[in-house]
Amino acid sequence: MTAEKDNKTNQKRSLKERQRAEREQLILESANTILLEKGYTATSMDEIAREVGISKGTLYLHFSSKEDLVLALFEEKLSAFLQLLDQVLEEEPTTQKRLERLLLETYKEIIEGRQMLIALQSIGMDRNSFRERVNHETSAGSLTQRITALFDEGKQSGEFDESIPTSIMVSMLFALMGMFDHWKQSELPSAEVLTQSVCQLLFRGILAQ
Amino acid sequence: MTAEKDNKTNQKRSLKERQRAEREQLILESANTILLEKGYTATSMDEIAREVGISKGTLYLHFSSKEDLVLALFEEKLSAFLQLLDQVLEEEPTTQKRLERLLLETYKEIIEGRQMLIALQSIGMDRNSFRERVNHETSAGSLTQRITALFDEGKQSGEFDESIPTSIMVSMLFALMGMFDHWKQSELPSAEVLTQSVCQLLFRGILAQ
Amino acid sequence: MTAEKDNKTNQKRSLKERQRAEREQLILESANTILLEKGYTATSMDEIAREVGISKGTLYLHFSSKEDLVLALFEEKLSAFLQLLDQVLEEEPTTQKRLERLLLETYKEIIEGRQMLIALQSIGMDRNSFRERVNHETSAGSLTQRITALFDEGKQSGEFDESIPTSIMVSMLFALMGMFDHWKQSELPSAEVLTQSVCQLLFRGILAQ
Amino acid sequence: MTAEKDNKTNQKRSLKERQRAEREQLILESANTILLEKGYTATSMDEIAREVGISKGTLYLHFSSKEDLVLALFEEKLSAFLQLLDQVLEEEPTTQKRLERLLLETYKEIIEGRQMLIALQSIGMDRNSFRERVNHETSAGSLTQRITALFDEGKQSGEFDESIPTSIMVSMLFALMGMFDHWKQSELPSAEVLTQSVCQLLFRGILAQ
DNA sequence: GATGAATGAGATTTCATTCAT
DNA sequence: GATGAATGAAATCTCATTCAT
Repeated sequence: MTAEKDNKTNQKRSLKERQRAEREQLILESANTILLEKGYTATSMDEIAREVGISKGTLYLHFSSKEDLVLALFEEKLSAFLQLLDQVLEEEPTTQKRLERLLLETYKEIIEGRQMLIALQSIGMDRNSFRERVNHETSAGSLTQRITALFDEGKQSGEFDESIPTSIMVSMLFALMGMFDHWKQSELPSAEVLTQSVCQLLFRGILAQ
Repeated sequence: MTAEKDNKTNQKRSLKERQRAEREQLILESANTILLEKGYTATSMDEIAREVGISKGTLYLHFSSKEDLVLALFEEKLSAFLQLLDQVLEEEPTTQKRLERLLLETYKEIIEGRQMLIALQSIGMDRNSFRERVNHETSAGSLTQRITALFDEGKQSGEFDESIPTSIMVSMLFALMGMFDHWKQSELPSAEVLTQSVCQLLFRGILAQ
Repeated sequence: MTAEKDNKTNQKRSLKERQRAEREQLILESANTILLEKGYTATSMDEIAREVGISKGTLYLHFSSKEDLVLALFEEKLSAFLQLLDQVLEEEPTTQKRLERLLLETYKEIIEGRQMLIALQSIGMDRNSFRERVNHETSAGSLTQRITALFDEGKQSGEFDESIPTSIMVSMLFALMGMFDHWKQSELPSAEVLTQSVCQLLFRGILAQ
Repeated sequence: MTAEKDNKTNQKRSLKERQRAEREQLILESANTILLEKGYTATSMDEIAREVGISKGTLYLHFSSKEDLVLALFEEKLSAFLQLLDQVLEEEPTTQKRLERLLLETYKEIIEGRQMLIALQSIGMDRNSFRERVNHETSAGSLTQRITALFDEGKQSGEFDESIPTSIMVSMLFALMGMFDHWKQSELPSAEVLTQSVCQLLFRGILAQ
């Protein structure tokens, strides 16, 4: 009987936990949308709660501060990107192809509005303390490391020019992933065109051949 | 006697005007520093005033709102960049060289901390209304036009690859100018290295030859 | 069980709503007092909050701006007056008697310090925009219409002199209702004396018979 | 020589004093206009100075505070009204005629926009301290006394009904002088019609004969 | 005397966070 | 667990008044 009860309790708990996770997901999605539209400070906890359909108090049961909430969103986006990276590494044979796929998927997400961590850099959070927390408490460092590794491999395999410092390559890649930022929604080119252009830049430069 | 007096009056006025301009400059510089460090919302008018060493009221004598102050800062940086562009066009013969110089000067300024309009894009202002004001009330549009023209000329002269849309080229350039943004101060490479790397990317891509 | 719970929930909600309404009432009363004493601009939200015993933030939970608060106060007083008008129309047979009752009740309220909408006209709000809002968003227009109708009836029934324009009659009535405004508290005559004097003026003039 | 010089000095001084008085007059007129349009608090010293065409500093050479300025304006209007009263007493034989003239002249001024002290009661100053100062430092008390005397004479001569307290008569008169306050500019009746209607009220009441 | 730049107290309003129910 | 009323710190902005020139 005790076992049975425990079982039930476990099921209940896991049910509750699942519900909890689902709601947390819902919160993050709503926050994502509003944050990208309005920026960090113009987004109020009130508005997020309203969008999700819960009370402000409940929001604080899930995230203990606004900063924490945004940090969790970052983390989620980062881990999704890391997963994408895993998949790409598995499915694409060369570093070139891998970069191309990464760019393509990234642009797609951005254009579809599911947007991405890159964009989050432009939501305008208070820089100092937050930057630190991103580095220490999220996978951001891990992402940088793996992208760095990607380029290093490219260099070792002879694909990439060794005279460009890897750290600069990484930065260039991130910068190019976030470049859409200056476009109006209506003028956005397609993800494919963007990817093609950027890859052409990356692999041949913009000079006429 | 009247002439003499007028003269004095004029001198006085121009003295006052000079002082006024100097103080305005001082305000903009302080604002620049704090804004880049903290972002738009985390920067309070109080703090700017304190930094400049004046009272809040005096701040509002020079700029009638926080937004106006930042807009003025934008404008100042924009016109400085446009001046740089003029100079570069005059002094450098080819589009390639011109881009190189633009990048070099930009990186220099950024690294020296006098920082630049590019960085201002990342201070995180409430997006909608402000973006509009930047476009209507500053030289931002003019800058975009002239950079666009630069690339178009490059294409026409046969220097640049015509298959990449000019608008994407422009965005790539701005993105690459702002890429430092993700570095810690201590890890910043020199402006020369940065420029060289970015130019290599721009003109030959990152592939090994 | 559900029904029971619903019941409880409803009770709770209605309790909260009652509390909310009570507090709103409390705010309006405090505001009324201070406004009449100091005028619109000299009355700060701080002071109203302090008087009610709540925080400034809470004030804004009930009224989204100072102007809105005062508008709500206006509306409350207006609707109370309209109610009084209904009652008077029902209870008094002639227009003369009706006017007399209206004046009497009004003076009573004023003297008792529960004061009235008439007085509110003298709290000195910024004239233009506010006057507009009063006309569009409160029952002020309705009140004027009904008083106008009262005098028109009086004319049609042969009670009142048709040579005086109704609009002027209405203004005279309002003016006479608000005339106490210039007295010190200590010198105020009784409501009955006031009413009798004003009625004598209204119905016979001040000339000796 | 000394006498001559003194003479000159005197002339100069009186010239200066005349200029000073003229400017003071100018200030009061501008203040009058703006105050009636915007109310006390919404009228800034800046705006008055701008309207007059002098600097704020100069304003303070004439009036040592905003309150003092308004008090001076009150006093000016009051003494003008007292002068009018003198003239009317001289020119009109009966109390009735005198009241009629007072009303007519008052309405004229109001409608012509030169407006009057009565209107000033509605500019919404902080009530307590200011009311006191008006009573102690201006001729307001004197005005009340003389109007009181006017009605008392009317009573003694048998013209007015003795059963209405004089103080109430005075208040009614002031109230009726200020009643236009609730009209839109466009709907204002002529001074003559207003006067006639109000006199009819005063002397016969509004009942049909 | 005249000026207007400078001040600083104070006003309205917003919002992350807490906590009693 | 969920709620949302309450808080209070902080932000932007205004303006009467002063004072060095």
